Amino acid sequence: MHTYEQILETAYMLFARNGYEKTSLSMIAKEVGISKPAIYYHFPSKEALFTALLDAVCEEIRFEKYFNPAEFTADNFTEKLISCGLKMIQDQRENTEYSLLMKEFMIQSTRDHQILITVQGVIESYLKGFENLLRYGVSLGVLSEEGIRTKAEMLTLAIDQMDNYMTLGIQLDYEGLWRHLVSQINR
Amino acid sequence: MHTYEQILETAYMLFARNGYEKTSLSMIAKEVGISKPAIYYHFPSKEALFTALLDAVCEEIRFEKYFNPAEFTADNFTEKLISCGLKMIQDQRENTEYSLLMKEFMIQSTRDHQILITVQGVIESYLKGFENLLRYGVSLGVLSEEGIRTKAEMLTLAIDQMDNYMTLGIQLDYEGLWRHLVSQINR
DNA sequence: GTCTATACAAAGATAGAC
DNA sequence: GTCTATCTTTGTATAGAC
Repeated sequence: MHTYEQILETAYMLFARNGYEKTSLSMIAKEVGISKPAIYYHFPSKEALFTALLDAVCEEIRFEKYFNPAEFTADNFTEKLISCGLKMIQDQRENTEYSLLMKEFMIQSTRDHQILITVQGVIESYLKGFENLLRYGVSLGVLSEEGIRTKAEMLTLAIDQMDNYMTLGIQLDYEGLWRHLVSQINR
Repeated sequence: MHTYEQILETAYMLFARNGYEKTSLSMIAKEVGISKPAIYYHFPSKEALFTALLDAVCEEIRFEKYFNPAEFTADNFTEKLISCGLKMIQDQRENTEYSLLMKEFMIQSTRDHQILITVQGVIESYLKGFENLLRYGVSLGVLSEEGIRTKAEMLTLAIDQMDNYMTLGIQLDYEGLWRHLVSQINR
């Protein structure tokens, strides 16, 4: 593996565990096994390293990676919506570092406009993604046309906050919550 | 106003705007109009100042401040639940600094165990608060007994995440979402 | 392409004067 | 109760050698 990728992966881990501010370039360099100034050969600044990481993560969690419309049919619609959500919840539970890093991006977005735009984009893509998926469900005849947008907002809101709560160590019946939520969509 | 309170209020503002790490004691001292070491007379450390702030904020946002069970009757139950939630959403929209500071606590909670316990406590109190309130609704005969806990989890999740999204500048029909959610509770 | 040496700024904190 | 002076550490970043 090249140094560039090693830096990215190490930064991913350390930013997630310690946060952006509390992770220094020295720490990253030490972990990778290079000198601190060597990082500046690959990235112009700490901030640039951080945003490079943001872009990589955003690519990882695109809506279609979890909810692929092609897999949804009239017969399996509700069950598919439930199982895809459960898969996502499961992934988030196992991959704590991703969740922590995403939180870090959220925090930094209140101070950095470029990061804000990117983070907003991720959420908007989920809102649009759910909305399109539900409309597809309507066209399949398995959902009523009423309040599609509201339902999409609800699903986005919920799956996002469940991740936050899991990271915080709040013990909830997340699977049950998601099941309940989806079943309310198409009553 | 005493210096102690002035430090707290200034720290409140600066921690909210710049975040914990990016707010230095020098900045706080300058804003208050005292010297940096003078802060150490009132607070043993930066961290202690931060947790003192956390305790103050937690007191501010207790569940009962927004959802006072004494105000709920059989006649007004659903409407009261909606209006109390709307009031809370409105407060959060107007008081951005509180929301930002709360986010800061969330982030720090992943690194500081004492903060984690406190933050978890706030969320647990909302979970318990909604649960008790809904059970009260059952005893009044306006709600069915089914899935009370799940419904309480849903309300907590939603009102919390709506705050996050508002801070992020995501444009949603928050009032409509809350109305929809509450109306689904007691069908 | 990567490292050594170093610059420069700023942080949190302490001792002791007033 | 507040300040001056200072310590110690650590951060990001640059210049230039190899």
